[in-house]
Amino acid sequence: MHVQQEQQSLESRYTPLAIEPKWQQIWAEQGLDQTPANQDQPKFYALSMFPYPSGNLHVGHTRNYVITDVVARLKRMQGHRVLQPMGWDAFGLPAENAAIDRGIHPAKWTAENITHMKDQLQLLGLSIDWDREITTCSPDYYRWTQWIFLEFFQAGLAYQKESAVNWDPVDQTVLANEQVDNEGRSWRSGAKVERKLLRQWFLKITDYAEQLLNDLDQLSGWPERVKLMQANWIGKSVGAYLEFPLIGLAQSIGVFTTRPDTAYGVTYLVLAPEHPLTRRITTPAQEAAVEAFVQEVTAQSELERTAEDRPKRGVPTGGKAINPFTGEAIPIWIADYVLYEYGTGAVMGVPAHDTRDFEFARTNRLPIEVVIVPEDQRQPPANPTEAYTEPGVLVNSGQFDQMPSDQAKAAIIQKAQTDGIGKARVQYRLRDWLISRQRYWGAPIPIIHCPQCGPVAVPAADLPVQLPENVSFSGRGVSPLAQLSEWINVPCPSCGTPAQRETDTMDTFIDSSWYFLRYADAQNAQAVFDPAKVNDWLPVDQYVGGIEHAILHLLYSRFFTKFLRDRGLLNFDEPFQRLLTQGMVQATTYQNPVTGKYVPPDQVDRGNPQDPDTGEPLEVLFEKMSKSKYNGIPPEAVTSKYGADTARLFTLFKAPPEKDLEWDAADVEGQFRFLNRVWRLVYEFTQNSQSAGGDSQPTSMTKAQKDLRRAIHTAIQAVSEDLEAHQFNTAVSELMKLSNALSDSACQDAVYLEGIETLVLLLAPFAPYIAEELWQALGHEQSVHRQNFPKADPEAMVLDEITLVIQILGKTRGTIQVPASANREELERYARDSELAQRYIQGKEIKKAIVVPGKLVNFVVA
RNA sequence: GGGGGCGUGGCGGAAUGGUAGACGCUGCGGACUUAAAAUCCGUUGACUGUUAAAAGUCGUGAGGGUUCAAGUCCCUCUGCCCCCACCA
Repeated sequence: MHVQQEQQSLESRYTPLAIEPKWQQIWAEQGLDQTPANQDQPKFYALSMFPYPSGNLHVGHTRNYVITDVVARLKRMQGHRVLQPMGWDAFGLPAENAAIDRGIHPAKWTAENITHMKDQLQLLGLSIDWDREITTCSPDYYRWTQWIFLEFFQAGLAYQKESAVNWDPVDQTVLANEQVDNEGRSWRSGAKVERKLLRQWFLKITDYAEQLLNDLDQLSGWPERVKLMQANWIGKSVGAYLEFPLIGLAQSIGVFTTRPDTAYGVTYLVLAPEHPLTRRITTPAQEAAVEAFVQEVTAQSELERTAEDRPKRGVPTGGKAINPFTGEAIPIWIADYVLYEYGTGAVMGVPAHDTRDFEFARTNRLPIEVVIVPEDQRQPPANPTEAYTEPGVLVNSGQFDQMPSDQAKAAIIQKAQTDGIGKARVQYRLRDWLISRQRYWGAPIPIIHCPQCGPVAVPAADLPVQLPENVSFSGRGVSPLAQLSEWINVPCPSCGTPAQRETDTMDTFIDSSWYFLRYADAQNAQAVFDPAKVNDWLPVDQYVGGIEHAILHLLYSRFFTKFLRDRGLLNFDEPFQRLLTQGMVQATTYQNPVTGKYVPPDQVDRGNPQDPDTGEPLEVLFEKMSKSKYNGIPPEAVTSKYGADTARLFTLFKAPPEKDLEWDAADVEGQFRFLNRVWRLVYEFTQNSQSAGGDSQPTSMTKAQKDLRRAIHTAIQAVSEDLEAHQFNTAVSELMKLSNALSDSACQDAVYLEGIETLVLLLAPFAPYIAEELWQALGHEQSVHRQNFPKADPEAMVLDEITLVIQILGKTRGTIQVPASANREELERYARDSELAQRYIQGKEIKKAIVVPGKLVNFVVA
């Protein structure tokens, strides 16, 4: 008895730094965060986008994990078996840069970062099942990344093609886009980056374009804007493929157009400089000019070529084609604005009806032929001053004259088909996914190139193709792997001839395109996963991550899921049921507006921010946390002073989850104060409760008791609804309201106890440590996190009286109290008879009374 | 150029077409204290008003509209933010 009392007694002061480590340990011992193995509860899979182990977590990262954890804890209390795993997206460029700059092996650098960041995560009270931790750079994981690649290869969806890379001519190395600055120079050598063609691996995501687009409709739990971004990225255009026969060659040039209705207005064709026909159609007179132009364009980096406001430049090839609709000969040009990768790499020029074509025709003195006029204007303008791009009626279009342009699209496609010169076609902006990286720190592509057999898959039994460890990182030359002849040279698995390994590694987006599947069966050493386990846990019920992954990561993951489903490994089409894209966390930065330099906050006098070097006044900004801006706030900055619960509440309360959040120390304190108030409520109650006795629910309640009970159950309802809608900020404010109602209440009875216990239970998903401590102090032995989340009792929320708003001509004039049971007529009578209404009506005639039951009465008076 | 979003007190932000500013922060006043911190109480959109109240007027970027009633719906404008971008 004595022992138990001691165990239960509560310190008078809230000491997070004492209670948090205690519960962390107890929970670990009890295995509270382990994923249940039972199948009798409904499953819930809560997932945060896994971090890149860059070295340090800041509160921008932890916001993500806290949101997921609140959802996971809530779902557990609501009777679900919950899977909440965590892992590391551990391949990638920064590790390799660290190796180049500091001589640390990427594996070591990454492992150290993971150790540190995992410690940081542990502080936050996240209910993560660490038994399922995965690390993408571990051979246990990338073995299966390679296995999945081979599935694509066997399905014919992984193929090789020549493609351009950023080439540093000084270091003789391939650069990632991030390693090329805005001026198109290499980050290390400063050399002007060139384009170079290499044979590289692609995944045929375009085969899934239509499905990836259509299935967006299934994703009712995704933000609209993410779905729109994906749809725009896939970029479906409906139009026609038309062929223009070449003069002097038994061949034609195919183009894609969304405007087949303008076919009679085609006065020239333009090819991309890389187009294979370019050199064949060029006439001797133009050869020199064309060659020079092709050289110039191909030497330019992607960045330069697509730079904004570039004039559209081109040269004539001298070659000519026939417009098969008009029968006229039209010139063929090449120009830098035509993209070889999109459509057919060739476009038809319709200057009269396309703004860009108009501009190009003007500059290059090409003919402009009007073939569409507005409906109310049947005469084509003699000298058009701009392109007419709207729908209209066809003119100068032979048999199609007078036809509305919308109708003409189909009619002209029909004619093209009949004449054998074209057909309807759907074109996507989405291109196949270039997955080759000429880097070390990634999963090696498991292919062996055999002079006899071509590219051959590494046999599954030989996986993983391990990364060799003894490698030098100079940042020069082709990839480190390509320099290791003993690693490269192997016999062909198929015929035994001497052959060579592929030296490219895979894009890290591949690693993250399937990690959410592996968590369902993370330890499996025999297979990529057990389909039964994956089909049980997946799809992810709630995915939480940054908006920056709205396109690529989410699209690739959807693609992998659909592909693996087609391979018979999965029985679902979409990996993520609900998606929450949380906003960034911003913190104060100090920037010198003259030099653009950022100054670390500890070198700045906040009252008078000046550059410590130059004395110039600094600009104070809120910006996304980043190393280069010195404004990253590590979670320890909060946890070491106020504890994890305060840190969690702050990030949840300060802003709605989708919005950016501004770091503010005063607001952090506000949350700490709130937790202190909750602590005191419970503490004082446990001190007084001996005298209050163990009354059960009184048979008849006083008004004060009824009011308190209503506040309790209203809070349950509001918190539940807000959590369901992911409005964590208002959910926390409801907790505060309940806490305020309890401290305002004079009761110290059974109703009050119900209120205190409800508050602690409602608080548990948000602030797990303090909730556990207080729950135990209230005399409970089982963890608060194993309790049922409270359910609102509708009876308790019934009001005897309601506040009725009185409006006169729509203007609120005040309120009156009326019985809640009053019907429409009674409400109107109460309102009309009220002193308040009489004062404003003053004998005027009531023309109309609008009664909104439970809310208001509005009198329209003359 | 295309697509999307947003504009509410000193600040972060609340408001199924129905009392705008919940909740919190800050500021101000007070209590407690020798004092401070912590804590507690009051107050904190602007204006008018009175000894004090009561009360009133205005107010959600600007202008118009729909409605008994608009922060919310519609139109025009304006400012800011994000994504994509020479996509034929």
